[in-house]
Amino acid sequence: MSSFAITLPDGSQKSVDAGARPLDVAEAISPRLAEAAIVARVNGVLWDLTRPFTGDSTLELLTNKNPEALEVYRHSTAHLLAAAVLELYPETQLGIGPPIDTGFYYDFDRPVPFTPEDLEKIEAKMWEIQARDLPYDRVLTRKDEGLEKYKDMWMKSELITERADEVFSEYTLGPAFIDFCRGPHVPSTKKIKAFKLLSIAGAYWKGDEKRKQLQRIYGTAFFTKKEQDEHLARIEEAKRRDHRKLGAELDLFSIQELAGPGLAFFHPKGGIIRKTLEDWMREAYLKRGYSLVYTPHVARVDLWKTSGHFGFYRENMFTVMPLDDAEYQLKPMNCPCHILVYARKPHSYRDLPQRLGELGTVYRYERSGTMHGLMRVRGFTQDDAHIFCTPEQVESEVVSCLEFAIDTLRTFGFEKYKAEISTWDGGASGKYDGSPEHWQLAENALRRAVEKLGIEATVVPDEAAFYGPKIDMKLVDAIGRLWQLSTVQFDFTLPRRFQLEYIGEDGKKHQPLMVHRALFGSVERFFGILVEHYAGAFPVWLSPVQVAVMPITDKQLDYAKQVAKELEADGVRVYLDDRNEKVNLKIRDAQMQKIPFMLVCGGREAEQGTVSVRHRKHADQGVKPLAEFREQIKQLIATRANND
RNA sequence: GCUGGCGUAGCUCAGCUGGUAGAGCAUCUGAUUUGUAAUCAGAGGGUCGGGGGUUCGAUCCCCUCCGCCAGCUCCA
Repeated sequence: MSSFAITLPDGSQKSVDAGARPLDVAEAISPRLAEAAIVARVNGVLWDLTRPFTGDSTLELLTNKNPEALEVYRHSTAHLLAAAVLELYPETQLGIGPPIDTGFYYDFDRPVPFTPEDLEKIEAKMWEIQARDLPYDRVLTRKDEGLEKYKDMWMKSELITERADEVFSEYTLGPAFIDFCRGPHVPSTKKIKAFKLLSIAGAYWKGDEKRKQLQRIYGTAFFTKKEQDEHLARIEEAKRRDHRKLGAELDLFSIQELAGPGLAFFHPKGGIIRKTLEDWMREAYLKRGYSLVYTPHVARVDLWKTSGHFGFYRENMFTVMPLDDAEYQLKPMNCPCHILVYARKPHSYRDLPQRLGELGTVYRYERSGTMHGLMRVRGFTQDDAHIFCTPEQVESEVVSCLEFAIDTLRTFGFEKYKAEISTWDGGASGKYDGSPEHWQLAENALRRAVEKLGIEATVVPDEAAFYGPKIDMKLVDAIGRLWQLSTVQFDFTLPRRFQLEYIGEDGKKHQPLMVHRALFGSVERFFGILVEHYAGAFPVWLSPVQVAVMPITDKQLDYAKQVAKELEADGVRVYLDDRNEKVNLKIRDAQMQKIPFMLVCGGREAEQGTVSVRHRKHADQGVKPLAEFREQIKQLIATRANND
């Protein structure tokens, strides 16, 4: 009988009989390892623990510490879901069931829609199957046999036709269930310890909206109940912070049915926050050598034809408005308008770079089901700027854009972020515009800029916009979610379409390079992200009401008014709660409005010229002289402190 | 746009199998003058998302439109 040499990650070797499996090696090392192992990596390939070696091999045993093992585990849970659905509803056809970031899903085709009650039944059935301790067995099938076997299952036969090799693998789960699948899987259902079905949704077959819509069941799965509970708690926390919920509770903004979906109304409290954001941004523009411009919300269709948007962006634009002289259209982007400002007169290389910035409101037609609070709207304001420069200036412009972006993130309390550089395909496909020299220049500038600033960046090939490469900044918020925010993009197309030029040192005409950049992305979306990031408890400088002054009785009303007046004189936003109510209620209301400071003014305070300070998070801070509190809050506002 | 769910007072929600609506909070009025997360009492407030249909009669059943929610697709 022949034997194979198995090399472990530490370099040690074991000799096993032919027919041995990774699980056998694990058991030989220690029963605990065998228990903890989820899947193996054999010769660099993920491999079932119960699949025999085929020769001398390297072996790595992946346990619940490994993210790839978690994917396998979730994939196996998806099979468990499919098996449960087939036991309960045998008429169901199976689509695909992959693992995802937070769990797994499985797509089903079934004439009758699943209901939430079905979900409970299915989950119970999954536990029932789990308890049977069924093995996930790998079975090999010839393609022609497979096509015959699955001929009544349209999605599986389509997949086998497209993807299967002449001999392909299937995985069983007990006597009744078998599924075309590359694997690998956990050895048995008993390995699966924690999962929960979460929701049902429609999803197109192969993500193509022209294909049939299936029913997708989403679930989550973790190695332990504890990890799963933490994940579910994070989901709850995200719901608690939802900007739509907080936006209503804190009276920040609304979407009005009479006006239409995707159109945001900022209320007085949201308005002051928005103004503070915008003022900060405009000042930053000026400090960093940008000019501020203002451009119209509508323009003749001719402009959009020249820019090309009328062609390739039309389905996202509001329909044309015929007027007496011409047809007009709402602007979906600011670029062409800034270009017109640049092109108003000839430029010398000495004038460059020209940095034209605007908080420009644009309107885009979004399909009806796609709007989401402030995150996805039909009318929004971009902090948009276009930099027109020479090739020599490109790199330093990109560097200063990124510095600006990082400053923006830090100011608003985001300490963690990542960068992503999207490049072209080298010109192979012809789908990208611009010369290879341009692409090389721009991509190098992006690479060198992140290097220079020491930013962690990943390069994603063939993901650029057709008009130029870009770099996106993604931030990590207070509960670990990733948001795409700032973007710095090259545009090789528009300068050409508008025949932009500058006169170089050589006295000849040259085409300037154009960098498009937005840091908030959209003011509305950024506002929404901030609400969720801070959970509505904005830092003092952004809080719509910074201090609530609350007299205990009418007797202290005059003193409270005096306190409010002095704070207002310092530029502090104050709410004087002169209602005929108990302090308890005033505090409760102020807490729920997340007002950073509450100043209780009773008889003692009035007499001594002090205030009793309560902080929304740290509760009672004791009594201090009003002058001291004024200094404290002035400081917090002036430094835009993120911690009160 | 698609699939599924939902739409009752400003907000959160009750309303049994069809018999023209109710609570708490909020609002207003009055009483109370109060020390760190809800003082008490009274009053006002709804063409039950819009339109159409079935019915003696519709918040409830059917159709249709609008909007919202979860996804899909798309995206700042």
